[in-house]
Amino acid sequence: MRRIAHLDMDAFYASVEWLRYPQLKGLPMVIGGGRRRDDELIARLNIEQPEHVWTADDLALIPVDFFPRLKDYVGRGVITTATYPARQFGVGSAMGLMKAARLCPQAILLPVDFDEYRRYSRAFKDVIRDIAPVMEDRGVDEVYIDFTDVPGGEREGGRVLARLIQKSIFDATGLTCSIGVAPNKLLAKMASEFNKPNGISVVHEGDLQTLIWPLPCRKINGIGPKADARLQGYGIRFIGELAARERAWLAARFGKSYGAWLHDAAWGRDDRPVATESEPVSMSRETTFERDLHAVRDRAELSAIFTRLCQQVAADLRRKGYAGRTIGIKITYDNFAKVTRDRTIETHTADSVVIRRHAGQCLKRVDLTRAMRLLGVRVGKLIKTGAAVVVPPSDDLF
DNA sequence: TCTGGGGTCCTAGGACCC
DNA sequence: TCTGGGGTCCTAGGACCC
Repeated sequence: MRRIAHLDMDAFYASVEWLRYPQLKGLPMVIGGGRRRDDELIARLNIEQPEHVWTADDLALIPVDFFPRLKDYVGRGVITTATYPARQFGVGSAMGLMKAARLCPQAILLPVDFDEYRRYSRAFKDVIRDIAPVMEDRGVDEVYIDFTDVPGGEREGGRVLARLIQKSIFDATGLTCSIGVAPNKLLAKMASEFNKPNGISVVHEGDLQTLIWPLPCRKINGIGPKADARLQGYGIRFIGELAARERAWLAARFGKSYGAWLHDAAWGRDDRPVATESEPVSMSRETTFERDLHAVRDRAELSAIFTRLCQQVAADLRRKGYAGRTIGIKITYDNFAKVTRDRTIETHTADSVVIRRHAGQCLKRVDLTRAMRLLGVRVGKLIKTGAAVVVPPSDDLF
């Protein structure tokens, strides 16, 4: 029988920040918005507190009062992470920073530092792969691990190996994680939430009724807000209630494929393998403007942004060694309506000029009388072009 | 002054071919 | 002339996830 683990880093972004700024632990804190540079903080400190020479080694000594607060934020960013003391005020993930500032103006605001999070992400994944090589990357702070063929992976249902991984990650990075071990990915994912933070949960097939069925349907990875609302419309709130419905009844209402999947999920059935490798399907770049832009009135500004997006996506493709032949755009209008247009061309490309030309044709097929808040460029139907190319920042300008 | 950015997968209709 | 499958590709939109 398979033993699959799901590992979830605890409060990953905030925890990485606390490694640098331990003085912020326990305070209401929000991560979101633009880029921060530690050297800018240091430079400001040296101006405002010239009696001491501040260096990059002094990050842990920066006075708490010196950090930016939510109330000083101006812009259209959203919250990526809110710490527990901040959540007490009602702020949470995906909330606009301006709205959050009204709820908790004194919260510390740290802009996201993806480069740093990626560094720690690589570090903890390297630790895992050294111990259990069959690992599936599920984003910056999550992985699935197949324990089945790891020596000792069965001991105590996987708990022993999970403990070893937890300890090794903490020793290497100073970060904690929560792990769920179960017969498959679906159950392991739910199990990893049972005992947070720094916990381990082991779920066996026989635990379905006692541990899984009492949970709300929304806890199943793959049931989102829309499906959950529809289920609730039928009086189905808990996984046990979902399991009680006939497969055919679900298929008739949710479609043959999704209906059958809902039934399987409620019964804890999932045979997806742990995929160690995957090829990208598409690459894209998008940006939300600081203010809504109009195709005619803001033509020059929009055009420059459009060109930059095409250059960025072309650079991404070449850096990673891919080319694509479906080129498309995405627009979000000021009223939040979204449209996409794309076209497929004869030959694969990673050339910003070609991308810009075809994306430009796509733009002509949408309503440009409405003001826009977001513009995106996407390249799909990718093939590998071979070795990844080092793209200097100035490349692809023309 | 609510609502980011980067992905995957599925569905459904139409074109086109055999 | 009418009718009918099956299969693939393309396009647009939407749900969902991290």
